[in-house]
Amino acid sequence: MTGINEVAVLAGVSTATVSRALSGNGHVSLATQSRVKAAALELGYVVSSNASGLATGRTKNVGVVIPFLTRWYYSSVIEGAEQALLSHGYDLTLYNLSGGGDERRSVFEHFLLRKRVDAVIAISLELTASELASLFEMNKPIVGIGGPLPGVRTLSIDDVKVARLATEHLLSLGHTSIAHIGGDTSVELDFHLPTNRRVGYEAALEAVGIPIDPELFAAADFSVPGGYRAAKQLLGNPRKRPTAVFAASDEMAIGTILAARDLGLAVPGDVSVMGIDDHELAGFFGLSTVAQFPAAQGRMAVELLMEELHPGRHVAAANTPLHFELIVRSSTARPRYSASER
Amino acid sequence: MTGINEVAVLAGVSTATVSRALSGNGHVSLATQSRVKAAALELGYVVSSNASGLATGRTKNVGVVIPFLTRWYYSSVIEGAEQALLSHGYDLTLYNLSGGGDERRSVFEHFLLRKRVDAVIAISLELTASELASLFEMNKPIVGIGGPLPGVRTLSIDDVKVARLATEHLLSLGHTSIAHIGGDTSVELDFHLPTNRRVGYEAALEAVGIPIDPELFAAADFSVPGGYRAAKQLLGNPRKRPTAVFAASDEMAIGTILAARDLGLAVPGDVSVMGIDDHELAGFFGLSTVAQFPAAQGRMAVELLMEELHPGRHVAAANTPLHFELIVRSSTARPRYSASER
DNA sequence: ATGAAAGCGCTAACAC
DNA sequence: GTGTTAGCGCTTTCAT
Repeated sequence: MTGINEVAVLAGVSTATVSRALSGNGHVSLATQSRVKAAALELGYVVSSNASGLATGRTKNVGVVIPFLTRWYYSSVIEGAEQALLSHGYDLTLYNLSGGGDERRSVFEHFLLRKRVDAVIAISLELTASELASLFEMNKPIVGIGGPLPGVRTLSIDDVKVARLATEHLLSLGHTSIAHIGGDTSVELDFHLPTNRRVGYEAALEAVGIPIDPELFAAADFSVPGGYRAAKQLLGNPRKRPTAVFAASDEMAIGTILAARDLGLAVPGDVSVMGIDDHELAGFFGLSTVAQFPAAQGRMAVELLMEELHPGRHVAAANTPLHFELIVRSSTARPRYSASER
Repeated sequence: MTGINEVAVLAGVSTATVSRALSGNGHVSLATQSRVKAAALELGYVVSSNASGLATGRTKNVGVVIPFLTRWYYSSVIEGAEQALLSHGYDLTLYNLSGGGDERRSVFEHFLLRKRVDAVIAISLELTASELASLFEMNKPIVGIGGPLPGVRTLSIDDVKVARLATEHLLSLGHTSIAHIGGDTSVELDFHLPTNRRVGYEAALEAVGIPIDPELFAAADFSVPGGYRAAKQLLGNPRKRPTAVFAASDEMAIGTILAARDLGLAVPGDVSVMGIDDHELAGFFGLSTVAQFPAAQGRMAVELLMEELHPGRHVAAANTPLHFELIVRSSTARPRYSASER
């Protein structure tokens, strides 16, 4: 392994100068600078992050903690974060909590604390008090995405508003019998999210004087099959089949579309379907949805961290509220005349 | 940050003893050992991976390089690898190449080489000669998953056999007109994979004397929409509609099922559909498939690395060929009598 | 079984 | 603008 010494020798300078020339800290004449860089290149020299980290106290590495990896939303956030980190010269180390209790404990007790990371990004996590305490003990910047963590700067779309917007789209088309597929609280993610979306849905209905009907609610697990099952229940109800279904995620909405098809119901002819996310398959299924932008969220989280880590160096858009956007495709339409009596 | 010194003081021993007691290297009396551990626990001490890494030359960290993150297969492999690494006390740092050329270069030129990792796992990657050279220069264990990398120990299912098995399942049901949806080579993953699967498909047909018909092949990008489009082409052919479609991935097979439905064709009544992967949605769609087990593949890659990193310590199943398994669900059946003349 | 001390490879004062 | 040098926090000989 070629070290800083060999570069120094080859360039005919001291190691300190090599360090300065390569890191950009301190003043080095342009001439030496280029000599050093050439030498480094020639030798294929790369700093040892361990040594550098030990000396500076900074690791150029951030930890990302997620509850799942195999869901579109999470992997998209990570993709965005990873790109942004890379561009700032940082690495991303991944802590996936989906393994369950033990894994979760060991992540919090050992891994995050190893001084391996300069900061952490926590995605859609509901943390226990002691987990939060662990994090705070580290005294490192933390930013959350999606779940309001007490005491942590968190990036969140306004789930209430998003759900309300989705519901209002349906209302504006003339639907009055709108079902909602929301989360059950069993899923190990921030449990405010399903609640908030349900609140937004109900608020939209109440605003136009439509009473909330508990029979028009079904819980599912944010997956396609879960949405399918829930939608079958809702759409199979012989007494009051809704003319529209608003699912709290696109995956559940896609399940709903498939359920409708299997029941012989046309979308949007017999039933309109609305989701949230703008999942990669939303376009394919013609799903109307409220888009959120997970990759952008990941990037933004990184910008926030960079600002804390390198004060003054960045002029990132600090407190931009997270963007969302109604996207109308072909799964929503006016309710068919007298559709509910057919 | 509490350091090893404070632990030493509290336990009334030297830092050397603390190090030994905590790492398990060297001999420490049981009494001291427990005193040290208690002290460490009380102070919430965790080793600095930087300092430890600098002293030992080992980072307890492995780099995982992937071409995509938002596909089921890749995130599943990572999930498996992450769990296994965690259980060995290792961290996982993620290098996602999906960003494109520049990102890719910087990963290879700067990041992997920072001595930040003890080993690397490369998933389904087709590497350039210089990228491979970078990796070898590091002189660290590498294991590949899925793409045969010259000179690298690689874990691979036998794609030819897998595809052959899938095709034989269709043949054994009595199908003789079997289309194949394979990869186009544009996708930035190991391009042997689509080729090998196609080879297996053709071998199965030739073995029973069925000529290969280029009109029964369509290329797609391993996605659901891609499979859908390809299937529409194949199944829409007025002169020779196949009675079965074998797609090189479950996502494309799911696209095929949806395409068939949209054409009014029953699955498996009018057309049987077969995939590869056992994607999380395969069960939901009743898709017959040849399962591979990405999480297990990730775990196995880790075991291999551990063996190299800690020789003699592990008795992992070294050269187990990767497991695959035919799973018959409801998307395949005998061809309907005279289906092709309808 | 334990302690003293010499680094691991780099950075950051501090001199010049 | 550049060199000298003292650590960063741990591990690991080498003694004892």
